[in-house]
Amino acid sequence: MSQDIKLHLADLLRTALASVVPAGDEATSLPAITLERPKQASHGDFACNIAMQLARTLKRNPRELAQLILGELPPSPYVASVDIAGAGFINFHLQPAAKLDAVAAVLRAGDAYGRSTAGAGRRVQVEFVSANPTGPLHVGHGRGAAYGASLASLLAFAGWDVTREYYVNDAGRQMDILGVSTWLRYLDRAGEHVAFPGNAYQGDYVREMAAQLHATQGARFVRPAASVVAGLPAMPDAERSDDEAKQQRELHLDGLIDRAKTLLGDDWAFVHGFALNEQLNDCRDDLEGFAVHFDVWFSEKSLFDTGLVARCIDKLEKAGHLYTQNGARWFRSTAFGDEKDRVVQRENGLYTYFASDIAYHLNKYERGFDRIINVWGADHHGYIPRVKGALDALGLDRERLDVALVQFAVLYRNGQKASMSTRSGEFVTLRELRGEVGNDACRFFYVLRKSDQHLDFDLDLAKSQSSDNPVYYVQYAHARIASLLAQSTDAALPVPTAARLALLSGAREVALAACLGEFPEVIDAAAAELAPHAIAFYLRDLAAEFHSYYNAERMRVDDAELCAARLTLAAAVAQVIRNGLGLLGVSCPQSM
RNA sequence: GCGCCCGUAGCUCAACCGGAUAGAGCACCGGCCUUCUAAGCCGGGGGUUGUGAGUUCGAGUCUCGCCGGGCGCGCCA
Repeated sequence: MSQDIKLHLADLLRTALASVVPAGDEATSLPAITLERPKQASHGDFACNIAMQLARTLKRNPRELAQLILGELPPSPYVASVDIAGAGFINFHLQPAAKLDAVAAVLRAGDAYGRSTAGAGRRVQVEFVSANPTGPLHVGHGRGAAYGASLASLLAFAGWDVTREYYVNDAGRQMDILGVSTWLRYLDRAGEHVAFPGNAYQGDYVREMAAQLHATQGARFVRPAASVVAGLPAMPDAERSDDEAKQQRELHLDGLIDRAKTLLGDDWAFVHGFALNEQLNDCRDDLEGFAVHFDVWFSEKSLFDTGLVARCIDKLEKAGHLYTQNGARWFRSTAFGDEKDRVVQRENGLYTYFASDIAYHLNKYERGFDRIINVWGADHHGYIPRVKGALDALGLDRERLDVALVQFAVLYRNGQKASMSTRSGEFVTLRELRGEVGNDACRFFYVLRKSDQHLDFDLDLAKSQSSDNPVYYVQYAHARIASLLAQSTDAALPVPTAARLALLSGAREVALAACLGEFPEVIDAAAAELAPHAIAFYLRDLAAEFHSYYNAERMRVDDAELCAARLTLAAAVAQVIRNGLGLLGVSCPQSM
């Protein structure tokens, strides 16, 4: 309804302008007519600044211009009054009935209320989380998960055909390190003690995988400890933190990986694959428990297996964007706006992560998405120019790719920062967080900030079951309404007849209805800006409007028709809360 | 050092791609439960939007300088 009203008002203004602005004069440079919701209620329901926009080109006083426009406005059954205010705003006050129509619209559309066709069925891929499967997800991944999932739902609701995708980094050194970490713990368990490197994965989950591997596979992968370390580059003393020591540690770890591959032969693939699958399954379970689902789990390794990486590099090669320096193959990304060129193939012949990522993006484009959204941690922002540069070099339209950066989330407990470092094993996992504060509070808190803002996640607040906690505030409104409706036996309750809606004459009732009418606009704006946080803010406002109304007026009054009217309004509020919280992956309890 | 992001109430954050008197929550103070859920409501104090200039009818929003913070600057992923 609100969208229709907006179009209606714009039509009125266009008609008026046709009389005010001489045809052919400045007609071609007419600014677009925009209608906004004024912050202040006294400024009406919609405001238009067209008179101020035109003032300059027409060289006329904006207020006089507004007066002229107002004089030419055709009458409308939806408009109660129009006035001029401030520097030249034209403010529209709607008839209460026009606002109350939203109640009927909500109940008519139900779960589909707010759904839009803005996306027009175009295909969009949202890739998010994509954490290395080398350990449990932590609270930082949680934010990407909550944001990405909410964004995907939002886009789908706004009419896009959405594919949710997780990019699995199952190729490369990090996975090898996980594999060798697991194997070393396994050997330890089997009585072959090899010093465990400090730069291998330390977490208990590695020991657990080792135990499981030992329990199910027995001594199959046991090799003498001496044969594992013989001839490897030495590990420097643990105390040393200089660059040379760091480098030696990496060399030692690489030596261990090579040794594992030679000693285990074909069995290496088993150990490696076992660790990968364990972590991936764990990750999937974790995310499912968080109401975060993926349509596609895309394997990085498959890019190599299908030869796409090689094909991609070849393509760049033929286009003349590569060159050799110091034995490595470089992509001339500076030609496309990057600050320095990037290696795609190392001196040792191995492709870099960047190479497979170019291939991954080529694959995304080849799958025919109209739009591609990468949800990345903000620490990857420096990576954007080289990826976009590679797209240019491949002749792909860089504008089809959006990168949504998600800043870090920092946990606070008792006012203290909780640290998180994957390697050290001292991190707070997403699973722990979910267990501690609950899925609903987690999901809501994560999207309660603009994604590109740092997030201070206050554990104590998220856990508190009080008014302090915004998620309960919204859910509570829903539960209250559910309770009201449950106590009502009148079968005709949710039917918003015109006669009933006319009974909703209180200022709060009209304001509440107007709020419901804004929901479709909120959806479209949030989708356009990739900003699901706008939904959370809207829901808080809606809940506040309802709580205020609930405290001021009794719903279940003796007058049956008035009672039915009020409960109809309440039912519409509950419906919109369900639609909104649903997009955020938050449940709507019937009672609290 | 260079690049990107960010500085808004004591704290955590909004502000509809330049609009009207910058808004919420928390915290603080004072009220409201013999009737529908008090996880709620009503009222109050609290601001030179980091800072200095510029652009124009109009700036938290755009441009530049400075101050302060985060991140990035691998033949890692």
